[in-house]
Amino acid sequence: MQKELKKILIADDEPDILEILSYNLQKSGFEIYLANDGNEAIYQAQKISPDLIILDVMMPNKSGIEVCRILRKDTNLKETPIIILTAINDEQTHIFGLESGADDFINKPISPKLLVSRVNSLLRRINKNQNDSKIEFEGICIDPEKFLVTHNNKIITLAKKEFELLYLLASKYGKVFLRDEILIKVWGKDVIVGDRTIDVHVRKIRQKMEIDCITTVKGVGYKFEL
Amino acid sequence: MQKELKKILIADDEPDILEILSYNLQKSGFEIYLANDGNEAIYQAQKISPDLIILDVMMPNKSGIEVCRILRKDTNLKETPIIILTAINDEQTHIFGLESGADDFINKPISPKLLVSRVNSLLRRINKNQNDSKIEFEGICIDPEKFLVTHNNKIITLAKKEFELLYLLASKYGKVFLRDEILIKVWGKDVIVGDRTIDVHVRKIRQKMEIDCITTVKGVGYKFEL
DNA sequence: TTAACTGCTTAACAATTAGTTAATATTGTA
DNA sequence: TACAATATTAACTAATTGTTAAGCAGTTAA
Repeated sequence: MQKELKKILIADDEPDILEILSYNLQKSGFEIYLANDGNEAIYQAQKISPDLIILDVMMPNKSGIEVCRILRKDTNLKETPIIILTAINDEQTHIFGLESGADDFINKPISPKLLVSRVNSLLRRINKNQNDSKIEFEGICIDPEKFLVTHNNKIITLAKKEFELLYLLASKYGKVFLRDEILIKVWGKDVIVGDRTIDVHVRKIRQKMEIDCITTVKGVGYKFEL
Repeated sequence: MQKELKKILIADDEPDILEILSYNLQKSGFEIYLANDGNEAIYQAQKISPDLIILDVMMPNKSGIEVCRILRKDTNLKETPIIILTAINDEQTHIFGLESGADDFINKPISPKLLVSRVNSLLRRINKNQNDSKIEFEGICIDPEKFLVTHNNKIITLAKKEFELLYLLASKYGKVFLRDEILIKVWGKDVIVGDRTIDVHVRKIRQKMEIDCITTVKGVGYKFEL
């Protein structure tokens, strides 16, 4: 039962920087994807849905700021934390960066240790903040604050684990969650439960929801889909 | 619940400023916490949940604006009043500061007297908005000023803790309050009471209210709902 | 000062519900 | 088809909450 690594996309046109960053982050247990310019960064980001993105300001084709601005318009990547690499004392970039929706800035030259700690703290922060945003799709509303699911304004009462599971699946529409992934995120890393437990919970959700919103992907996992 | 001092977190990288501010605010009856840069400010804020935060704009690691923006995303600190210290006539900061969710600005050099009065007025404003307002739902009226609950014009007499608990729950209709959250907000952070205490109070409220307005969310907490 | 009262907390037990498992049926796919 | 993966069901148990009564501390009134 393996834990899925967090994915980080790094975009920079200087191979040396890419190497330093990816080496250090890999060592800290992240899965690294690389891009060499702005356009590639956007392409990759959309393709792999990373958990965090690091962008250099100075890149061919599109600057980090531009990339950031574009990604913020993408439904899937709106919330993804973005770190921008700037030259030291570059106030202007700092300001534009904030405007464009960046979450953090790191000055070059980069201290690997600092970088890793920033990445971790950003991921922690985002994680913590995300967990109370409401999710809505065609008649279905999942509200973690009220701990409430409604379907066409009809209230559906879910138990805690059922709710957490549904919320997890719905948090990324269409994404297939592996069984292991579900176990870790809903039950926690250290909890050991049998194989059928997930199925039983899925069954209960399906029953209560009355519509088919959870799809089985045999041999892989489950996904939320209407 | 004991009357605790209001906590203020001050973040600045200049020790002199920290000292002046903390001296003056302490003298005015506040409990002061300090941070030396942006990251520390975030860390401290999340740790101690201050009643008010004062941030310098220019700080290492993260500017006051960035810190402000980040704190505003934190569920726990969304509502905490933030004062930003700026250099005089710094229009740019002012604009970004407003956008980032700051509540007030104070220009350097700082007059301690002015500072204290701003702090007080900000706390008063926030307090007023939160604490004194009457809550009304279909026949139920909860008036903290008169310490009175009525249901269809019939007066219901609640004890202090019962009232506080009901008021807390009713302050966000439908929101589930975790047991820990309830303990902290009604009983205070430092008070340790047994597990059943909340239940017993809920029971008493339910009995007295005669209608079902508190819903149990098992494994999570309670919410106010009609 | 005592007696009566009030509000808060606790402890013991009851009731309920969520979560899990295990056994069996069904499905999808190589 | 045969096999493995998932679905379904009901039974079990572990955890959480509800209820009640009793005790304690502080307050009031005689």
